Amino acid sequence: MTEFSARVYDLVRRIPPGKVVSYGAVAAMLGRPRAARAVGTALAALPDGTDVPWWRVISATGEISIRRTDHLPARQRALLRAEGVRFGRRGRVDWRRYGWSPEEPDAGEGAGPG
DNA sequence: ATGGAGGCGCACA
DNA sequence: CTGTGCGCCTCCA
Repeated sequence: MTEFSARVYDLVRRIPPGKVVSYGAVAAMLGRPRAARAVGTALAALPDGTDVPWWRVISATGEISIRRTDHLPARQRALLRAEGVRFGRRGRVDWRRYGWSPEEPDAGEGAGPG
């Protein structure tokens, strides 16, 4: 548990159900705009029974980036689906509708590339 | 401390 | 839109 990962988890825990944020956005919020990958690494280190909603973090394109870890991509998709997040035919999420920002959680924009 | 790998993101062709 | 290359940062052995 490093300070970085702790900050990542703390932030991810603030993402409300039915909303998603990109790795890059999380990294930017922590002051490390180039550490998108590090965010993924930190989330990948989470155990199965974690209270951190890692599934609410997806790639900037709105797609699920997981391939093979303790958390299966299908699992992430199912969890998001259960919260009301819907994927397009291309397997992407609409940032306009599901994107979340800690500054403007109501607006919901700014968490993704737009 | 060092080296390899990984749930990214952006620029280019 | 697809494929390739590079940078950034953390995690694990």
